[in-house]
Amino acid sequence: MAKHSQILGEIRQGKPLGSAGEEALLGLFRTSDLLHRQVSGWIEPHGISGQQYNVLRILRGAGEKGLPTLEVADRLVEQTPGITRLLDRLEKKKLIRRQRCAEDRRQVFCRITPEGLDLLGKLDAPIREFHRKVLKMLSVNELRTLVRLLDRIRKPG
Amino acid sequence: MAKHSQILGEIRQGKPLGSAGEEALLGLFRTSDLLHRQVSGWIEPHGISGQQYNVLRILRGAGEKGLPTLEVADRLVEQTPGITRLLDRLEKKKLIRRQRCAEDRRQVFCRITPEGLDLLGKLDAPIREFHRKVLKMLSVNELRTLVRLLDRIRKPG
DNA sequence: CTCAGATAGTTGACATGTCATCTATTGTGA
DNA sequence: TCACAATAGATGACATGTCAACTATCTGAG
Repeated sequence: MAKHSQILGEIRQGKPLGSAGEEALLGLFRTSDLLHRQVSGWIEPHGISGQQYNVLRILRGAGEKGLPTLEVADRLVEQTPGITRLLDRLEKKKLIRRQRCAEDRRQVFCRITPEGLDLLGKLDAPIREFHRKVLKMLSVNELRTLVRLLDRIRKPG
Repeated sequence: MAKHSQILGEIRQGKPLGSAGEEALLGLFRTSDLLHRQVSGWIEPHGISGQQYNVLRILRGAGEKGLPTLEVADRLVEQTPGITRLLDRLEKKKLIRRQRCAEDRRQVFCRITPEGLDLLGKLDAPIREFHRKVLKMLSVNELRTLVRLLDRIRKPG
């Protein structure tokens, strides 16, 4: 998990932030970073990175047939090149399997293995509990407000 | 700039998200990722990455004396190892300069160069404009609400 | 049928986040 | 003063994001 802490390092420099928008942008990045690190820190001791965990969840949701590589990338909001190597590592750990598709030999289908399902199964309950705790300082109504505002940012109009 | 898109790839899998907290967490990560990409995409064509831009802003704010390496890291919310290489690249581009401190030879002070100030100067106005546009779908009151909720997440209690 | 363009992935190269480990200094208590 | 902990950074190694360029297949127009 890496990439955050974006733009505007002027905290502690005494300058008042120019606009409410800049302040919100900075707060958004800082908050996302912080939670990111917390979630990653929780998952990684179990032997997989956060992104790897996400891929396994996606493949578990996809069932028997599995999914072609780029479908996985789409659902992760990941760029193409990254996904290949991410899947490489999961395959090396035997948590997924890949197989070229017979009908369209350009595609490669990815499926989760029984080992992968085992690992996810062990993490399900504690992860839910962890997610509950991470944002427990906000009420349900506040969470809904937050979700609504974030949605509007992503889908203006 | 890398690291986002965390946890919960279950979009499009039909499962309703378990709790408001999980939905907020996912929304936060997705929104931060999206804005991150937009901001990075805007800055990078100017020859520096988003993190490099942040470092330059910090060093401009620090003035003549500059700052020791780890001070820069602190303000960036960056881990130590990353900052060394980030500064290496900025130094290679001649946008900053580093000098070992005479009083405490463990420290290395970093200062922005005139070239660095030039570059920042050219970006100041357009960046402000860009920041204004990025979040213009929310009213000032909504931005304030957002900032307040995000602050509470980072500083519970 | 055949070739140009679209698709699905992969590979190379580089920036960055992160951990563990290592070096150089400084500061301190016995 | 001397051994040892604490500090400030640097390095090595690996995961990941991202762009550009490349390979292998498919597909549709002529």
